[in-house]
Amino acid sequence: MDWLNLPPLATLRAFAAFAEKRNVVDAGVALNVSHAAISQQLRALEKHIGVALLDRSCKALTLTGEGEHLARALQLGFGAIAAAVSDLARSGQDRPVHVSLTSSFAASWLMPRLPGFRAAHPEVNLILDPTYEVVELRPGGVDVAIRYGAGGWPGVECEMLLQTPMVIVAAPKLLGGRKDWSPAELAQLPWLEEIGTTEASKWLSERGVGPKRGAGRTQLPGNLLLDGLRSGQGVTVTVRHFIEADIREGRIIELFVEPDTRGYHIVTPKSPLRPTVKTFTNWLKREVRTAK
Amino acid sequence: MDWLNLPPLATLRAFAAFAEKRNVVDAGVALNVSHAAISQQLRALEKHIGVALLDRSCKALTLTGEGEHLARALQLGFGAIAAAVSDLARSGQDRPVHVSLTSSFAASWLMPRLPGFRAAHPEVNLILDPTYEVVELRPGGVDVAIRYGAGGWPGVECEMLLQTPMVIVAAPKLLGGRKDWSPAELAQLPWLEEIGTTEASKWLSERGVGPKRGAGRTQLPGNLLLDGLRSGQGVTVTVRHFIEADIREGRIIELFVEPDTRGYHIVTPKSPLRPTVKTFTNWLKREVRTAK
DNA sequence: ATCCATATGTAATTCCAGCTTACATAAGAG
DNA sequence: CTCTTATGTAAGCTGGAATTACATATGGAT
Repeated sequence: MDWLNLPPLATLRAFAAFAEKRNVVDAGVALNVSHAAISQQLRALEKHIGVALLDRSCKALTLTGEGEHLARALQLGFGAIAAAVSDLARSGQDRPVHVSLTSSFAASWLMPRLPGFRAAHPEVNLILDPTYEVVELRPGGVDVAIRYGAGGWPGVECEMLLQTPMVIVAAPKLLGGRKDWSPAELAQLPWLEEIGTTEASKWLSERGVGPKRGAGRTQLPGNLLLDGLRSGQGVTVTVRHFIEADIREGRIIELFVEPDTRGYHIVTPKSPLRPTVKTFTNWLKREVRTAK
Repeated sequence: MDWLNLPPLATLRAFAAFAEKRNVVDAGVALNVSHAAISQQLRALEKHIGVALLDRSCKALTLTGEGEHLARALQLGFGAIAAAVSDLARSGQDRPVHVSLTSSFAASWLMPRLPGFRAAHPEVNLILDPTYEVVELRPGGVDVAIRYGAGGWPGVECEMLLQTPMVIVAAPKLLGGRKDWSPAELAQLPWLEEIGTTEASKWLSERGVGPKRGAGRTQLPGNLLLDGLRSGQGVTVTVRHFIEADIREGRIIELFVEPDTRGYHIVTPKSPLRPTVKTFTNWLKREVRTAK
């Protein structure tokens, strides 16, 4: 398209507004400018095109035939543009916020709090996508990921939501009353691992304990993992925050704690967030601050 | 239409250009701005709408689904506008130049020169409208008038084309060899007057000669007036320029000359002229300078 | 793995298109 | 004839748009 020969868009806008209102003062109000600005832009447009669009022979300005022709085209053109912009702004509101998160986080932290979000923001729909693998944040796809780790990942924005260490834990009945197990000893017990994660394997491996020598490992979704843990079905690695009450009350025994600064992060793309995504992430931050 | 919530038109234009070219440098070339200007406008547009229109996850910018949606609407919208503007500019070229002029001017001055205009500007059509009364210059109607007088008429632009005095003349045979006639004596002879004008009546009246006391007055079109003058059918008032050769060669006798500064003027409206109207008026001015 | 070309992004600064302000002009109603 | 209303004009101001200069990152070539 030949952009360079198009008149300045401001002149076309002024003319379109005048054509709608048929009065330079009203056209100015519509565009939030003075009537003088409209008058000048109308003159500039006629000069640019080299055609008289307006008839000034009476007190009130009227459109010539050519002016009516252009006015119709501008109404169609700007109308199509305005409709598309409005659709986009609205559809941005309507599309659910797509959240990728581990199911243990979902089950332990988010689900108990979700009624509060529903009550505060009934207009925001969510998709809670229990994914474990690295997901790519793309417009139209995943909007935000909640991930455990050190943060600072490249190509995305990371904001610490909940700092909490990893702990190695088991039910008392699985441990038979003992609390001072070595990693090698622990490796002889059955282990539970959240599907899609490698925390348990990694922990053992880092302590020189090879794979496949023990009472077996079971991988299962995060919400079932905690049930299995509480019922004594195996040793596991999990986020201390989720089981602090169990530990405090002796239902779960904390065997080891990982001394680091990792935590759950809100991970978003670098591009601007849709307003509803912001609503959700702001709620997350407030929730983590007000809840104990 | 809700103009105030529309994003700045410059941002929409930048986005439309990028959507066409798929490259910020090429989009800048298309709009004659730097790639940085495009980049900034794209950011501004996304921020305004609150929707990601562009995918920046790879080296090359690409459009998201929403971006494609908006791009189509902008192509339709700006395309319709550009087509209408182009049509107007072109149709302004195509419509004939409507010229209002007296038939004596047409016959004596313009028609002999018209082949030169035709040759130089075959693409410009003319309407030579033999009108005498004051015409209103309106878009779509009369584009330019050629009128004899002092100029300086209100509400229009006036430019002197040909300064020439009015003269009172007659054929030798009508005068019977005498050259020193008084106005009262001349009033007894037959008079010719160009239809729609009052020059002859006015001249006589200004010299105290009342109407209706003579050998009669005939009103006729300008081209026939000069034929009648040459054939001795009456005394008349006319523009000296048209009959200078006749006077020089004794075929017409100049009885009186009006000592004033009047002449033929190019009269145009104050609003901008279509290019073809300018072509015609510029030709008129050149023609009057080069011809003797 | 390194280097280089290419594409895009950013921020400080400049500049001029678009606007405001203040007044002028003219048409039309009463 | 006076007054209201509608539009026009010009001088001056300003902030949106653009430039400039450099930065960053991706991907291709070696």
